[in-house]
Amino acid sequence: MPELPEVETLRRALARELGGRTLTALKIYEPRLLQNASERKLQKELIGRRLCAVKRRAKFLLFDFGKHAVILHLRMTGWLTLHPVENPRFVFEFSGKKTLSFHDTRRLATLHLVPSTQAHKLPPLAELGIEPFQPSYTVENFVALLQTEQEIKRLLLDQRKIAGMGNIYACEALFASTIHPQRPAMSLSHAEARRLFVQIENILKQAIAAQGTSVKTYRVLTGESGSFQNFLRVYDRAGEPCVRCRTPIVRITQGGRGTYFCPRCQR
DNA sequence: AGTATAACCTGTCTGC
DNA sequence: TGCAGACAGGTTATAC
Repeated sequence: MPELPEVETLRRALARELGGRTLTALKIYEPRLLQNASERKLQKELIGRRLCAVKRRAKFLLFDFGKHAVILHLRMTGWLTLHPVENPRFVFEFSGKKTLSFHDTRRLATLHLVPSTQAHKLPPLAELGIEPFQPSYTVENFVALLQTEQEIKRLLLDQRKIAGMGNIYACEALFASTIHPQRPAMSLSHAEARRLFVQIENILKQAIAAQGTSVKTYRVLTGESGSFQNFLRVYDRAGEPCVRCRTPIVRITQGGRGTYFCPRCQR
């Protein structure tokens, strides 16, 4: 479900609503969620601890409880809310009567417990690549990643290379840059690479400002929809006329994922 | 090494 | 109406 803008939107709301509060209870209802720690271990290490920060790395949310941190990935259908939900996968209770519930229809989400100071060098964060809005995201580093025959769209989805983008924003960034998604990455000129580099941050920034894209299940913490779905120009628009040239948008499959693009604008 | 496919899950939509 | 099949915002194990 969520890509970088959706996770960042949630992070900001979580930091505002729960930052500084103490965890008073914790219950796991979906054991499959847990990757490296039992419910008992989580309760032992976290209950009574203060949530000192809510951070984000790519599409991962990191709840920093000081000594330990919980790392959550929402995958396709995970969503967090301060309202009660049916069949929650976990519930965290905080001081001040704040209850955080997690729902996940497809049960694909993951949760890790890690020592806070080691988080960035342990799974699941260890292998992540450069990330938009971070100091490592420079045009030089970006261009260096393109020295491969791999299709550019597929490269954009490879979290070990560029972390945080998903299917929607990869399609939108390529459209904004007028680059064909099947181009070998190394075939991009320096000007094209620079254009894509800039448009990735541009699109993500706009999407964060719009509180993310609600296509199906994603909602902000309050339960409301994001609004960037109103600004998508190619994603999920197969057959509709391109906003620039009126040519019908085409859908193809790359690596098992749908890719949407304008066959005339994107070369 | 890099890449393609299947697998993990469940809900929804489309076409016959 | 029923049902099979495709598809969904993501990652990862396995098979070439």
